Amino acid sequence: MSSGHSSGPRPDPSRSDAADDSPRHRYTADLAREIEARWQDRWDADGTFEAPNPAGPLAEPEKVAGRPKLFVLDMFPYPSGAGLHVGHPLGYIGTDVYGRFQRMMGRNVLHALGYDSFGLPAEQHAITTGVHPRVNTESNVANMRRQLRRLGLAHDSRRSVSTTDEDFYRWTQWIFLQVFESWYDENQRRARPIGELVTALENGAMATPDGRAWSSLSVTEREAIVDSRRLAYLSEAPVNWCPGLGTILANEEVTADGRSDIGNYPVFKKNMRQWMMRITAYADRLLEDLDRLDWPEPIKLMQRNWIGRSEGARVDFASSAGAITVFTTRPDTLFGATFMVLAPEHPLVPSLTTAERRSAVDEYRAKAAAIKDLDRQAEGREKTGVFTGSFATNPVNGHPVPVWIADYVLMGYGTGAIMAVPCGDQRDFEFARTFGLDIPAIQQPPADWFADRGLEPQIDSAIDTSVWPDAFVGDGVYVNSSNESLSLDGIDSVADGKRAMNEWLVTHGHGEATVNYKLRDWLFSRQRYWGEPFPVVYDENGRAIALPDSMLPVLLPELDDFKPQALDPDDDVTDPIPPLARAADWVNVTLDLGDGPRRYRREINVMPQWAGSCWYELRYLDPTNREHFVDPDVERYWMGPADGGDGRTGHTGGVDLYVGGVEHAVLHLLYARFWHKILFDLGHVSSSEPFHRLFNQGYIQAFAYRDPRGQPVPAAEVEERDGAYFFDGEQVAREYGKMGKSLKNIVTPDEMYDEFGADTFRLYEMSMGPLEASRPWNTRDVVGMQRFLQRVWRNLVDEDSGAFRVADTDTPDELKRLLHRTIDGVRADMAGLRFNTAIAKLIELNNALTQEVTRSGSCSREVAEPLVQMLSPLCPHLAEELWGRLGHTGTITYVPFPEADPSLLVDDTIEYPVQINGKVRARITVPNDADVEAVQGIALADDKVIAALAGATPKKVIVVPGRMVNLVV
RNA sequence: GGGCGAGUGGCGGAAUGGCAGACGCGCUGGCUUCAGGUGCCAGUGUUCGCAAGGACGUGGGGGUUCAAGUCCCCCCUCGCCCACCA
Repeated sequence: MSSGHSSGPRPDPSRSDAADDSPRHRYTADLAREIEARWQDRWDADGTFEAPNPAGPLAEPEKVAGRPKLFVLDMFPYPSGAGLHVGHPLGYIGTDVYGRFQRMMGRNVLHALGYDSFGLPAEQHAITTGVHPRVNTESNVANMRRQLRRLGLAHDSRRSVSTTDEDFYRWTQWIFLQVFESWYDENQRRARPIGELVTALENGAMATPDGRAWSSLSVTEREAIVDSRRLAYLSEAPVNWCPGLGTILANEEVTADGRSDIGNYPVFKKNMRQWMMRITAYADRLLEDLDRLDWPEPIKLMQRNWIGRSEGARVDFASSAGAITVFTTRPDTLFGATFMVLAPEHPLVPSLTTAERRSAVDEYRAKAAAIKDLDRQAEGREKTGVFTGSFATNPVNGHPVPVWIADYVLMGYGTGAIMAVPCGDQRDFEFARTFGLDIPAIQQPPADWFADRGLEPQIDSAIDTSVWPDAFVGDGVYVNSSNESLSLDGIDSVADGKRAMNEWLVTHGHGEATVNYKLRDWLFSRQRYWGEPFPVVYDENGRAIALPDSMLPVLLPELDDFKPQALDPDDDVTDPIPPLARAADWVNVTLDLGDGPRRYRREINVMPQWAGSCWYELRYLDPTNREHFVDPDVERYWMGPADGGDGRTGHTGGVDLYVGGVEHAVLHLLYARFWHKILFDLGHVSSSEPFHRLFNQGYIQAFAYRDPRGQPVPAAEVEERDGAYFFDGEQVAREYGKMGKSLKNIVTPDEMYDEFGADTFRLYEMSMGPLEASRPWNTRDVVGMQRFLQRVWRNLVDEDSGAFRVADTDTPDELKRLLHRTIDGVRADMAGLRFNTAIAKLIELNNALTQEVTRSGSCSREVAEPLVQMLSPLCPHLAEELWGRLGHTGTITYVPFPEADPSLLVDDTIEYPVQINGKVRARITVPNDADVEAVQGIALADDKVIAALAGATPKKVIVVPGRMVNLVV
């Protein structure tokens, strides 16, 4: 069937009769298809993979009892209209094999797959076709369900939720309200209900921001204080506003010259009132708890970098416009701060700018605003900037320092202002050189620092930074660093310098030690249609008011037209009008929120696509519960530590195994952890982390081919000859990367089902290499796994007659030992997600069985049964079929996994390689109970060893018991 | 620039510091066959040799060790992520 190169299932006329000739009862794709369809129907009918809950609507406590639980989870997919290619199911197959294995190990396994179905593609499809996003989304979900069902995944289909289900997003809205109705208590380091904040302010346990008595404040003032503490709050935030399209664009959708990717309209940075989530309040806990998670180290590191904790100090510089606050990680270098640089957007810039500098500053600010953030941070840019005309005062020495603005200082990090220490910071050094500013030295570089740069060593008054090629960064004795009340001179460690300076700053009221984070609060509004509406209305004063739970869900209103309202492309004044604004009857409502019917205006933004993915795993646990988003007992059962939690102090709880791509290392995994911690703080979940163990599967990539004109040609029709590649007689160039429609190298699961069957496809994906590694797809190689399954089948079933040929015959000792070694190894491999090596061991066992069947003409049940059991997680349909033929009536799903007999894992004799000076020169066979001396004796008496030694006496003999012997001559 | 990975036959890949290349693809030969295909058997790192056997071999260079693909140092290449982070 398979042609000789990467290919889809193309009929090959010259070989089309081959299949007809093959024995009637061979395990072919046709037979596989029949078996697979039959078992998939039966699993559905029997509810084979339905996992019982301890409580709530899906409760079956008697089935839960005595079975340790295991919650296995995949990152759920977006139901794309393009359907699946063979790369998509890799992780799903991996978790399926693992889950099936653990069922056979006696676990109550929960495995389900839902759909992350809100999002932009469906909305854009709706805009161009006029088809409602729901219609499109549902047909995509149906198609993906069909493709995935053919894989035979052991999912509990009752738990397959979509984020667009009204029953689901009702609870997304409910969680939003939990966030909105809470605040972060810095002292207790946890979120608390907002009511407890009000109580604390009322009874004076907590002071108001400006110290006035709570009772003296107006209602509006009190509301403002409370609203400013909420974990979900409204704030002005900059967005990419494209009037020509009428939408806000993501950074990726803006071109380098500040225009829209689609339509090439101008894009403006515009401040808009947006919902924000106070994730920064959790920065420390999100950082600390990484240590308690079983995640790959690189992912933890990426999260740590993203959170970006840095210790330093806040320092105030006095100026004509008031104090300018900077954040610095090197307060010890304050004596060297000779100028300041503010971000062009810094709010103090207008008042700092003098009349004569006004036009230059305005021009620079306008230019900076037009450049994308990404390009502002591009590598190797010349330092640019302008002087504002004002000076601030360096608090430590009273020197006036000029205040500049420059785009290398970012408003989004720190305070948007820096103190520049040109002698000790490379960027400041370059800036000072460019603009001819002073560079006084405040640390004494060591002699070899000068030597490395080809300079004569400089000390004391001879220090001359004008000849330095770059800034000095590091530990060096401080010089020129003293005033009347502080001297760092002579101190030789940065840590000591920082400590002394921080103390001085606090004592003199100029600043304090502080911690800064790169992490920003999370922008949570989107000016779109296809997302969760906020369960929020605004009163006549524009104050956001939470809707009561009884009014959930707030359903998306129907619209005829999903197009955003386009404006004059150059109109950057008019505010964006999100699609929901068009549903006037929906937006303007009369509600009774406890004080009689009043008019309100609904929030017309929607939530971002992340919202649903922040908590979907919890809904899998209890998908039909109408009272709770998840029953507390159910949550405690599934999200608790896998071993019941005894003796594992500090366990965070959470999903036992979460598998997905590394592209979600930061955003999804951080947002989901954040929401989960809020739910934990508020007592809604028992686990402090959502995903205890994380595993990143690799990507399946593929070769693509281009003709001499650079056009991709269909990869399936390319032929290889002597290391070169040809299409249609013409040589083509090969490249390696993602599968994609435009590269014409997509291979779909459907093609694999047709050509080989699902079990072969599953087996191939698992055998290609370690689950975490990326590797190239090669359709040509799939046949190897098909042949393996055919040999398994043939060992048990006569291909010509269809007769089952397993018999209760004796098993040769050698085969029996191999069987038990295989059981032992496969158990360990499967538990460690090393399916590729598990498969290799099963092939070896089957090859040995084949020899025995060829020799004796029959297949012993003693080997056949455990072989089928061990195969069943990998090839469940084939295993079910053979299990039935072996005389069993029920499904193999819950049959215990075979156990190795320890006595058969050790042989009577062991073969030792004997090395002389590290090179193998002989092999000896030794009784397995021989001690070191005995092994040594046998080795030294061996003919080949004697010959190789040629009379020499070993200086040293190393015997590694059970392993090898090394003679050192 | 910073960080994280990874470099092993023609290809995908195996290898608790202990016999490098398990298993699969491909390829070669044999048997089966009118033939192709299938199936079965044998072989397949490079190199010298008729053979027995020897030498070399895990990106390059050094080191630790009785023993290194594996541990340490330097370098090269590729991939991914972050990137003027104060």
